[in-house]
Amino acid sequence: MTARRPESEPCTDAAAARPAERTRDADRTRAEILAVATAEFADRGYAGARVNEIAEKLSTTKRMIYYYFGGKEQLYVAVLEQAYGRIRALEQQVDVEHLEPVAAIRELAGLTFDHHEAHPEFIRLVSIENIHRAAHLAGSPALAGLADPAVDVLGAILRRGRDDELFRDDVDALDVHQVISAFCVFRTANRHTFRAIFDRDMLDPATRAHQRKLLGDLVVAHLTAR
Amino acid sequence: MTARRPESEPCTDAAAARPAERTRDADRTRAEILAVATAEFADRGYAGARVNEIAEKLSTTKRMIYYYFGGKEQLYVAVLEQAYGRIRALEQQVDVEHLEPVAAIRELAGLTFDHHEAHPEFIRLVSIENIHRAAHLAGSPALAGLADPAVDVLGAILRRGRDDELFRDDVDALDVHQVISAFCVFRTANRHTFRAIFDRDMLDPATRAHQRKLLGDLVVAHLTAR
DNA sequence: TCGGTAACTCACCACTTGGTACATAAGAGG
DNA sequence: CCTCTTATGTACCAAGTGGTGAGTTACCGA
Repeated sequence: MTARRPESEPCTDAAAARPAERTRDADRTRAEILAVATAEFADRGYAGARVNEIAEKLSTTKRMIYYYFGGKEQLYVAVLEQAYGRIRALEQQVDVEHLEPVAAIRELAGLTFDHHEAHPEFIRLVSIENIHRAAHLAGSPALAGLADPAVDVLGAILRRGRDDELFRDDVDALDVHQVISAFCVFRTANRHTFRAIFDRDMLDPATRAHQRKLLGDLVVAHLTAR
Repeated sequence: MTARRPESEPCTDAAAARPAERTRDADRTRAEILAVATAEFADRGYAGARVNEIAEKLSTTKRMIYYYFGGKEQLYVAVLEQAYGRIRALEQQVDVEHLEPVAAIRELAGLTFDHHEAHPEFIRLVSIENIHRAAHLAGSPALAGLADPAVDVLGAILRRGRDDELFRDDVDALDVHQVISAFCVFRTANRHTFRAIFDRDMLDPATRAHQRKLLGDLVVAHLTAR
């Protein structure tokens, strides 16, 4: 909100703002609360996270959480909004227009794969939000209906693949996205129960390349079948 | 845990256990607590579920929860154990030996699909358990390492398919199981965020047949590729 | 019929929870 | 230099939290 970075005045305290000088800075305090809260909510879920614990891990006090966010629930929504915002920003950088359809699909699936693997705390927040039936997500005007840009990219690739008669012409882009998401999300979201039962760590670096290829093979096989 | 089903003695109370006669019955009380607790934990997560709430929805009192289970955490573990036990029992009834490989794979995938769709509260418990990094599952001797029988069935089908030169010979059974699970679990586990963002209800009955076929196509295409 | 024990009830508690009233200090601006 | 707003810290609370002490009743076996 209050966007004022300490870049305006190059006087002494502004430059010395990076060590442990306890100057007043609303943006820094807000950001710190969000960072700690994100870790805490992702780690323990909404109900499991404790405002007091978040406060203890802060260089400021609990009072500030209520000052800036109003309450536990609003803080959680702010965490969700920030997390989704960052992920969307990353996703919009995907560029596979220059590749031929099969390579483009493999690349898109691979990037999604990398992406999910690199942001486990985001996947956890999504799982947690699903436990709550997406009540907060649906209630946030900043988030509801904000479709993933990856689907548009996917649609364009499928069209090109169809035009080149490489892909089937009866495959829906959102279906393909669902398959890719399912595979990528599952690896992180169900990592622990899967390991406990099958003794396979789906995130083991040793099998990463294999899993990444598996996803590509799967999608390409489906698109090029028959 | 304590596996004592009322099958041992066919005396009066075992048969008369159905109306609202407030007789004393340890098994019935235990079962009721487990049923209510299952619903409550699946609905709100471990931390979000309240022992007091569970007690209020019981025809007995909170004290009985502690009498039979010892505490909230042990109750949760008992809920997990019962839920996994029931799912495993169902899965062991799968019989696709008589089908030819491609049909068998389609059938197995389809049954898994049906299965997950029919037990959303189980999927929720699994999600919740993953949030806790499967700490309870791993700590339960009754559950840890108790591999899904579906994987063995899958392995047998793959072997037959390879022998008939219908399937590729470099596909791992657990990989295929992972793909099937991912697809089926995702539909339920991420239903709400997916709907909020893409406006698609993955569990909409109108698209059920399409989704079921999609999974079969996907797996078969992968196994028969090239 | 008559214990003895398993099943059950009720009132209660120590502690944690999210949340807040109130005092205060740091700066920006005049 | 003063003042007024914004940011921050301290102390505290009422409602709920998981958990229990201690007594009471139903029922089975002898």
